[in-house]
Amino acid sequence: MSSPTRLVVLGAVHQFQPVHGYFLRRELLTWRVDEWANIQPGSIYNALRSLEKDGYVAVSGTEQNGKRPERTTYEVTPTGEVALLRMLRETLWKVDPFDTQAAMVLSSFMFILSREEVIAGLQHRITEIDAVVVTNRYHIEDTAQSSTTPKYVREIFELSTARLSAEQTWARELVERLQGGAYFFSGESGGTPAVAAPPDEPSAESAG
Amino acid sequence: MSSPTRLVVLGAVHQFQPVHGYFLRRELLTWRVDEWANIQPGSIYNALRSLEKDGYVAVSGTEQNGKRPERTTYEVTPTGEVALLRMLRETLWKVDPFDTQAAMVLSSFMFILSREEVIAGLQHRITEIDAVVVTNRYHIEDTAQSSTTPKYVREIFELSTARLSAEQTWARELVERLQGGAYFFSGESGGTPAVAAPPDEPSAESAG
DNA sequence: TCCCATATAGACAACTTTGACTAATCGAGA
DNA sequence: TCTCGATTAGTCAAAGTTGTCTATATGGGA
Repeated sequence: MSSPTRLVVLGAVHQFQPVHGYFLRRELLTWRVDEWANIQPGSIYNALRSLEKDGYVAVSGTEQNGKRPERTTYEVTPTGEVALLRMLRETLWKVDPFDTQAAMVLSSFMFILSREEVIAGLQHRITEIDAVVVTNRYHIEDTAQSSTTPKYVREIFELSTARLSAEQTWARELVERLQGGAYFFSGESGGTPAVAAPPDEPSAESAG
Repeated sequence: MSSPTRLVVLGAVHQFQPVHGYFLRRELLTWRVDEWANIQPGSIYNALRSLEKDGYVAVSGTEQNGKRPERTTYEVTPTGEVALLRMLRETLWKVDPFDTQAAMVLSSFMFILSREEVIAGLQHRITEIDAVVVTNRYHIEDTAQSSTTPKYVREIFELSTARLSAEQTWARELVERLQGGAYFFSGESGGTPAVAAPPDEPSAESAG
């Protein structure tokens, strides 16, 4: 039961921990996660509780900034780190012809894996897509032959093929960029970090 | 609140009415609607009740085949027909860069609209996609300039652009096929109907 | 000084989705 | 004739999603 929501929230907690729900809500909205992964604010709080129930994240404390409402801050547990890697790997290596969110989620969190694994996974996707495209071609032929299958089913497979080819081209270019040293991955040091601002106040000098 | 589930179920009731839930469940599964629209059996029965509550479909009776469990059969109401057209038009004319199901749903139910409107809508999508692709290019440039935006956001826009271009190519080819007379639309007569088998028993001579 | 728009942090009820489960019936083969 | 697996038709509790609502606090302007 690893919905994109849980993976995105777990990955975000991993990157910004210790972090509270409202920060994630703002940060993920700047990522436009509501558009490409259909994650609305309310779902984030639910995902946090759900991940907590599974022991993947734990409450690390409660803060209060002045007399603002109290915040509950979360951290990823060791179990959660393992689960995060497992979920990411599954997203990287499993090709679902109709799952168009997987690649978006990957783009956001691939840095948690190593550069080598991501490149290998992408190359696997590329060949895997070749196979699916061939399968689609036979589906289209079958549809043309069959008298009971609605003819327009062809269109769904044509579109699926077109989309997958597009993803394949993108994956090829991304592999090239990654082999050329683009971005920074787990275990690599130096350069601009791939992540955004730290979890502290975006515009406050509170720490003093 | 017009989720793909509601549109698909309403469209399917329209095509097969009077029809019972279990028929829809089997028929939609042969369409692989669980793969490309994430509609599981349980959701179909829920959508029927939800559409009934809104007055879009109405119970047209209950049948019983031998001593099998009773079936509740549904029909689309006049209100529901209007709503179906409205929902379909919205799906046809509105381009959402990250909604990858819209085009699939369209493929299945475009025949409820007229050939002319579908062609016009597809042509609108094609130019609309040009605009989104240009927007994406600027997003990518902005990302490269900005010091706060994570660099990898670029990948999401690159992928979005690739997918949209693929959909555009598909739409162009579909327009050509439609202009060439492919498929049969609302108001057109003759030829093979675009829909599948009738709602009666798939393998029984009950009517006598 | 007071006021109001905005920000903060999260809760919540209504709704939808999931997929295993039920309870009966049919039918092919022993 | 009997048995056992598949089919039928749909239910249900658990989970996830939605997006408005709350209650406070801040800060800039009249």
